[in-house]
Parts: sequence; C-alpha cells; structure tokens
Amino acid sequence: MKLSSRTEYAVRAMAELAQMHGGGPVSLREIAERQDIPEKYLEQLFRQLRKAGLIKGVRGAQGGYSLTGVPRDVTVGDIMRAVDGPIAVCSCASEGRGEDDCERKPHCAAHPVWARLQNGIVSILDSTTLYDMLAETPASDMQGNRGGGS
Amino acid sequence: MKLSSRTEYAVRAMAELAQMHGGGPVSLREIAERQDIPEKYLEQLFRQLRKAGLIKGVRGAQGGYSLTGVPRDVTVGDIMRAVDGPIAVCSCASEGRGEDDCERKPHCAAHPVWARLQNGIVSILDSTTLYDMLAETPASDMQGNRGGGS
DNA sequence: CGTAAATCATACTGATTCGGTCTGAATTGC
DNA sequence: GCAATTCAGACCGAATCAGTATGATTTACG
Repeated sequence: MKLSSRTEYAVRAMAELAQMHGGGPVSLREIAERQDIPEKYLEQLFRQLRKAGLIKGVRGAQGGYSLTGVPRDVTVGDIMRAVDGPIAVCSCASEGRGEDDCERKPHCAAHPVWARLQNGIVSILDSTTLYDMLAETPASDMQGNRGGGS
Repeated sequence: MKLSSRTEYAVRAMAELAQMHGGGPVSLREIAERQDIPEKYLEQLFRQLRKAGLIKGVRGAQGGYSLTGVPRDVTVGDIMRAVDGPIAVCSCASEGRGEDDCERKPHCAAHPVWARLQNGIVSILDSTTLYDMLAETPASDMQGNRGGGS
C-alpha cells in the first residue's frame, strides 16, 4: 500500500512544470535540482511521461520540457499510470484487464473490500489535477517560485 | 499501491475464522487448504495476528486458532496493520510517527494529495469489519461453508 | 561550422524486499 | 507415548526497485 518513488518524483516534477506553464521549456536539470531528484532517474520518468503524451520535449541547447496541455487537464492518476502502469490494488481488483479475474471471486469475502478500496483510491487520484495542487499550495511557499510573489 | 500477499492471505484467513466463530478452534491446515494458502507461510502470519491480539491459539492435538473477540470488532485495517505494520502511503503521510515529516512538507504541492489519499484508504479499511465482510457474501457461495445452508 | 547544451535510448547493477521454505522445539489430547 | 498441532526463528531464491553508466541524436548560438 505504498506509493513508488517513481510516482512521488513524477508528481512533484509535474507540479513544478505546471507552475512554469506558459513560459518556455524547462530543463531536466533545473527541475531535478529544485526538487532534489536524481537527474538521470528523472530523465527516465520524463520519457515515460512524454510517451504518455503528458509532456513534450524540446531537444538541443536551450531545450527542455513543458506540459502538453493545461494543468487543469492532468490528474495525479494520469501521472501515476504513466510511470507505474495501471492502478491495481490487487490482481482481482484492477483497472484495465476487465474480467480475467481470479476464479475465487464469486465466493471470496475479501473481494468487495478490495473493490471498494480500488474505487476509492482511483477516485481520489483522478479527481485531483495539477491545477488543484497549485491552488492549494500558497505560491509564496513554493520552491522554484518565479515571481517574487509579495 | 498494491496490497501485499500477507494482507490478502491474512484477510481471507480471518474471514474464514470469523465464519467458524463460535465453534472450537480451527487448525491451520484446514484454513490453508480451503483458502489455498501455503501452510507454513500462513503460520507465520497467524503468529503476527496472535501477537496483535486478534486471534488466540490452542496448542496440541485438536488445537487450532479462533478469534479473540467477535467479528464485529475486527476491521480489515487491524488485520493489515498486524501483518504489514502501520499503513503509510508514503513517508510523509503515514500513521504512527506523527511529525518527523519531510522538511519539504510546507512548500510541497504533493503533500495534500498524499494526505487525502492516506485518509481515504485508512477510512475504508477501518470501516469494514469481518462481520460486514461475511454479511455481504452470500453464505451459500462461501467456501468452507459448514451448515448446508438452505 | 563547431561546440556546448540538452533530450533521447538502453543496458546494467546493487540493494532491498518479498514470498515462501526448512528445521526444530514445546505443548497437549487420546 | 505418540501423533497432532502451535510456536519460533533462521534461511533462501527471485523479483522488484531505485538509481547509474554509456552513448547517440538534435539544436541554439557564436
């Protein structure tokens, strides 16, 4: 029942990207430094985020990454799925693969609990966007804050 | 974000024990067989459940295990904590250890999300008891069903 | 053009965790 | 006393995870 470091890193990095949204592309190094994430590891995560269509990369000098869409359209669930695959509390309560469920399902007392848990988790993750995250964090408290927001 | 096999096994085994509640102690072997769980592994889990006070063991021939209390008093969260330790979505959103939080917390955009997730999970797990689990599983569909319940 | 800055891509590795087994001691009903 | 059963802890192989290393490709800028 624990988040992977991939998810923790990716969400924080994406929040950073959302904060910078509208300006030019931001380099991996900047984000890694500000969020204290191993640069090479983050690079790996960004590739997955790019393949998932959440961000786009600009190569070459002065290049970097930026959000593909607007912060309102990216949920925490999207980010998690991009770097960790489908969200699945257990093999018998996962999204994606519909009904190759365990044969035990019909008489398993645990199944309804896992289903509720799965739904609860997914609904929390899918109902929070990058926009929401920025909105509930006072700008002046954020690292990497651009404008000297007084 | 996945349940451990310890939790999956332990919850199923405890449901079985709840179902047998009232009769004499049930042996490890019976439960392991009915729920298709490696016996020696389950033994390990039962030791933890016993240390947590959820079940009691009777040694010797014709011995076995039974619930310490009534099914209404045991939640899925209790079982999970007994075999897997405190529930913690990440190091900065866990139960137990109160505030040795990460120094990033005040300016971290991700923190509120993890806190909501943690609360959501814990509240689902703590609001479901063994009694509830049996109640929502038709008796006739259960394995190890004793009475020919018609 | 050349060079430096940056993304792209993949293979590798070291450590930790996980799921499960092995061996054996202690207890108790029959 | 013997068989059944819980108690206890050490052990182990495999998978996963977090992170690194290496190098190719692209592009702004002087």
